[in-house]
Amino acid sequence: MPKFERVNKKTICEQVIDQIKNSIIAGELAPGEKLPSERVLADLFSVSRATVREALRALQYMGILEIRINDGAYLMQDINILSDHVKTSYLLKQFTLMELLEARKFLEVAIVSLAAERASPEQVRYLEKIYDEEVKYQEDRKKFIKADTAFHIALADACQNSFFRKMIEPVRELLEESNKGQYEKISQIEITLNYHGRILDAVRKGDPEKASGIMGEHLENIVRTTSEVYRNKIARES
Amino acid sequence: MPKFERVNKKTICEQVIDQIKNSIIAGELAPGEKLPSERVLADLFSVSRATVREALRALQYMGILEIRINDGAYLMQDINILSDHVKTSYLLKQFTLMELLEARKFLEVAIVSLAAERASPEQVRYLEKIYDEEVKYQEDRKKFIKADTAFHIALADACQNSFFRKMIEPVRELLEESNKGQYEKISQIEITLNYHGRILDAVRKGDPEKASGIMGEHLENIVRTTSEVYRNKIARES
DNA sequence: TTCAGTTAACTGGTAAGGCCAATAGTCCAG
DNA sequence: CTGGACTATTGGCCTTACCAGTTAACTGAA
Repeated sequence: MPKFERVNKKTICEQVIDQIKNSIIAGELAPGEKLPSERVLADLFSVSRATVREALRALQYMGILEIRINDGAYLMQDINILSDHVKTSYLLKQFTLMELLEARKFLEVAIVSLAAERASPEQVRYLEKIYDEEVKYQEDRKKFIKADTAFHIALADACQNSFFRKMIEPVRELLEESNKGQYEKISQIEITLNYHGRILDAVRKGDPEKASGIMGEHLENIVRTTSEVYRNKIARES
Repeated sequence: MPKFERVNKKTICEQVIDQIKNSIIAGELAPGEKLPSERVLADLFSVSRATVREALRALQYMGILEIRINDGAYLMQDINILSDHVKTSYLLKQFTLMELLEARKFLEVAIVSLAAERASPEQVRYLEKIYDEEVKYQEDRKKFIKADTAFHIALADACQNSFFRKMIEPVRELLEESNKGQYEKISQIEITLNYHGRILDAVRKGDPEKASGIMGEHLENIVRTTSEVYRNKIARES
């Protein structure tokens, strides 16, 4: 009995997608580079323009290409497939806000632990700079929130793990609204400031246990206040 | 100076995508349900079939629809956008295997901690069942690996956080190959078995600290052996 | 009646051609 | 230097058409 294989039923469009994707993986296409026009690509692949369009659209929706009207298709500078799709996933109710909040807690704890181990002197300095901004803007709610976000992102950069770095981004963005809510009480700014100061200190000293411990408290505090705000909102609306 | 806004330049295709997506979010489309044919949809939206096709393809590549040739488009039963795109992200070298391995460690530690807090009696029983299988198959490398995977997945189910549940899946799959490698030494099976037994015990007792502590060790051990195997492989190849 | 065989009416996949609107570049008149 | 006219080129969209499978209804023979 000869060994037969399942017939390859890949559509032409899929083959085009694969070819483009592979050339990206192989590094033949530089980030930000412009691809040939649809008509030219159709010629190159010897397929119809509609097929090329489908392939390009697919790559666009995967977050790999950026298609500009009346211009052309460009390879994304900073490919971040994850971000968009985490958000879509949330929209489709694949998980709840509370689950996300919980996930954020664990992610940030992991991140700060790694950051304390590995942050370069330069990254520590950057963290200090942002912390100073937070102190400076503690009276300005809007600017403070911005610096708050920057602090957490800087930590994610300092942890030197791209996976975490890319995961935390959409999580934070989805939680942005509820995150703003916690600063309705101005006293929360002071509390956050205190936590950040201690976290920065632990990172500076390269103490992962301490850093993650404080971050755990910090996030626990956020979870608490956020769910309080949330409950009040519900109460007001009903 | 009146406040002007950027002109809304949404393409027709995007509008179609949004409409379909919204009807999914609104629950008007049940999972597994079949959508009307491309030609009918084109009529409903009053656009050309090509446009509908683009929209459907986009949704397909987002992992929301499944398009079957000569049949139709179906809403995915189990929408798992994340899984595929984490893998694509890895293919595009957005992060390395070592970073992934590290991420897995933290994710699993978080998962087991939550699982210890919340696992239902039924879920504990299921974990016990799988553990028994692991014991039974400790001589059969292939079957043991299968049970090993099942054990970790069961933990992810027991943690009752959909976000973690969906995140860990692609991470595990990407690490599958390197994961198999660690069992080249048969002694590793015994070590794993020991860890799993203790983890199961901690989960049963509802002790998150203990559970996550042991899981941390377990994963630390995996990281060590995996990188050993990896180094040996490199050495052999060169 | 039963069932194999044929046919017709679908489906999605692909091609080819065309038109439109927006853009970038060029060149010229003011 | 500015603004307008012109042109080439782009992606967005539409239409028509055909192909290759699938399915279900139909048909005719046993």
